[in-house]
Amino acid sequence: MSQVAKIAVEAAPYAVDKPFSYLVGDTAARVGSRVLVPFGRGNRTSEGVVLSVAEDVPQGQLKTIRTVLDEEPLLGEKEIRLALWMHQRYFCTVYEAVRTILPAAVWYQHKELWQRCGDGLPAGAEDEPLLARLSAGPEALDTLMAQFGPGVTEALHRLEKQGLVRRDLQSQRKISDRQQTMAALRLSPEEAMEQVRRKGKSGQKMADAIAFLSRNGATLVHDLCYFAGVSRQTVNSLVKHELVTLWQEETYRIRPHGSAAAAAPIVLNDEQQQVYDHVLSQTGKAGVTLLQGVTGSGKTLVYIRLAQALLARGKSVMILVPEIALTPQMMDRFSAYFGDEVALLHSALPMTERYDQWKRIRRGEARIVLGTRSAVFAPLANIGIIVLDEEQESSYESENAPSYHARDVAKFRCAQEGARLLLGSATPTVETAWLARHGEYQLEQLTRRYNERRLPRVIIADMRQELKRGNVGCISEDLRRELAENLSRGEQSILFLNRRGASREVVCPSCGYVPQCPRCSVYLTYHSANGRMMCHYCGHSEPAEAVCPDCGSTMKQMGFGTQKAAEELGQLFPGVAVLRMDADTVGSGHEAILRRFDEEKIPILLGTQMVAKGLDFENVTLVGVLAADMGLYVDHYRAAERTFSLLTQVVGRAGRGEKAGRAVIQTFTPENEVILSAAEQNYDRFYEGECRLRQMRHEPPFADLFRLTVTGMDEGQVLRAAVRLRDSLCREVEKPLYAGVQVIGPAPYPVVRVNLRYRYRITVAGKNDKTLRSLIAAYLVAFSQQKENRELHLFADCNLMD
DNA sequence: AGCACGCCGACT
DNA sequence: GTCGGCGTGCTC
Repeated sequence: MSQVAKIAVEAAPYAVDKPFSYLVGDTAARVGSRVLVPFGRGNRTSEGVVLSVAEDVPQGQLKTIRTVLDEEPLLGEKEIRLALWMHQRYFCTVYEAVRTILPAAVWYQHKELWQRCGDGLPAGAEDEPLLARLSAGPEALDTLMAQFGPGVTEALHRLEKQGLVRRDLQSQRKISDRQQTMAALRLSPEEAMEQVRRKGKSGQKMADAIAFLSRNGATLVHDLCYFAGVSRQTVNSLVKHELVTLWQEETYRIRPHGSAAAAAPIVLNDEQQQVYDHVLSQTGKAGVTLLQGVTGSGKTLVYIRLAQALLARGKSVMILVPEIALTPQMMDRFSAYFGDEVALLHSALPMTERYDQWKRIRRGEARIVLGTRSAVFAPLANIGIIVLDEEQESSYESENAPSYHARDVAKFRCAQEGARLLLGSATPTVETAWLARHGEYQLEQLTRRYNERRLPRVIIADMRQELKRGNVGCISEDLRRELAENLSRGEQSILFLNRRGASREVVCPSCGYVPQCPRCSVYLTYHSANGRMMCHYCGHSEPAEAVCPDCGSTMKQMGFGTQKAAEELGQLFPGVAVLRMDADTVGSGHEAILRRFDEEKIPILLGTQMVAKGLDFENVTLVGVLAADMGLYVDHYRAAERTFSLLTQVVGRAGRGEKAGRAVIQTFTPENEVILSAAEQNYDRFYEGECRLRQMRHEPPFADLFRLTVTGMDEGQVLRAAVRLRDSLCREVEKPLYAGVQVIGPAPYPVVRVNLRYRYRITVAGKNDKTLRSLIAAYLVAFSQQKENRELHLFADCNLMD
């Protein structure tokens, strides 16, 4: 009998991944600690995380854990179960899931160090310079690579065999805990003062420091010097005279955030009060509530009241928002109501601050977490409620693998904790709305807008008629008229251009040449910020050429960007200021642009996606959507949902103040149900129509869509492998076990080549349950084991937002 | 994936 | 006879 640990090993790829057994030996390995273990035939060192430890009779020859990286386990049983769930839900290795759960600050970087050992001579003279270099001291592999070239690995292994060099693994954390020096009196203030007084005049500074310490107790040395007006030397001599003692203490690197304004007590209206009562009575039992509330109905007030109530019951609270930069009001409000109890977590924070917030949460010093997607992994104990605001936002889904969705993770955590998940939205996803209407989720509604404001009057502009009339620009007659009216009244307008699909390509007007990305199957787009042509997929960039490299003609911009729209506005309304807000102009931060718009009362704000969210200006009475169709006729099952949500939000921007608002929606398909429902701000109408279509097309919520992606450098090879995979899957789902499952494809991605790799996808439509997930997982493993797929890669995901 | 083992062709 | 090419198979 000996201690055997099951370990998720980093070096094990997906096809091999499973808990590996290791002897604990004389290490202090504990469940949830990261360790270093020998792995593979070469016994190279790999990181791993201990999933369980048991007293057992070892089966076969087990290797022994080499080192324990975390003396205190980083993961508890709950986090381990979450990682195992993510492993099967997102088709990633257990270790990848663990890495996703942990903040980047605690990830280790492993460096291979080489050093000289023994005093023999190398067999070949060509290794002498390398050996001489190592005699000077241990060196990192990458440094040696840079100096001696890529052949150095081979040479090192040669020398290792001769017993002349030795390799070591150095593990380093990205961020360490900050320690700061503290100071306190060793004697009573009176005794200390008495001793200093004997020094006469020269003891004045020391007396100041003692007075400060006796008033404030233990203090950071930094603060002592600053506030008592003494130098570090003074403190040092106090230490020398044994009057003051110094020690290191851990401190946090957290900047103050939010406004310090005192918070007024919250008064809920009847409707809000009713929702609050309902949700509060639901907390305590696990499950999901959808709070569907029109824009401006005060969802945030309900969240704050719920948080207050749950904190009072000794529970902790998690609030998730799509993008913190767009909801500074939310941040201000929460810190106003909860002060230091709130830990703010989002990706724009410096890594040190994120790490320190994480530690505060772990230690129970912060019981409310307000953050974006990754905050869903915050080590918060005893959760009473998780609120996910704007549930439909695609930013809740991670764009890199494993592409987890914060809503799913939150749901899992709530089930684990017996907590409530509250999904808030004006335009929920169809899946969520369906579950709420079929009794799986509780449904709560807020229907009244703040101050009972009227919805804006919506005008749908038919762009086909504009074309017939010879208007090829992007401003319709309707919009021009409404803009003119606003200008004459001195009211402001916001114009929204959905950039999805809109490009700023550059073309040669005489020979038709368009610069293309050398690594991807897309055209490059022009970025005025750096004057370069850039690829959004791989990041490639090259200088923008003024003349065509083929025929020497002057290159011309095409497409339908904000720049073009701004030019057209300039012609229609000469001398009227237009403020542009898009990826090019936002360099100074959108808050600065929005402040200018508000303070300088610039008549027209023209922007992309970012103007749609959370803007609330009294004087804005007109909103124009320049190309409502863009993004609507895209090959994705969420296209309609995204368009509806976006249009609803944009239209809701008009008339937030006392004055009535208007909205102009420009479209080439004015009869489209999605456009009409959004114009009416009628979610139910959109939902009914969309549900019918989804049911017909076997899309969520009626079926889940698994996507299997094959990638590789050779397009023919990728396609052939995808066809083989499809055929095999088709045969497999014939089995009664998989009744109702459909296999579709292969189809190329809309952008077929990215970063030199071709991408083809196969869709498997069916219910996302254990049976189907196991099937997909088995195919992923089998694919990588077939030698004809050697240079190919296959991965899977389910119901992706984008 | 990453690494060792093993089985063939070009050299001392 | 030996070194090193890459195809094959395993990872507690």
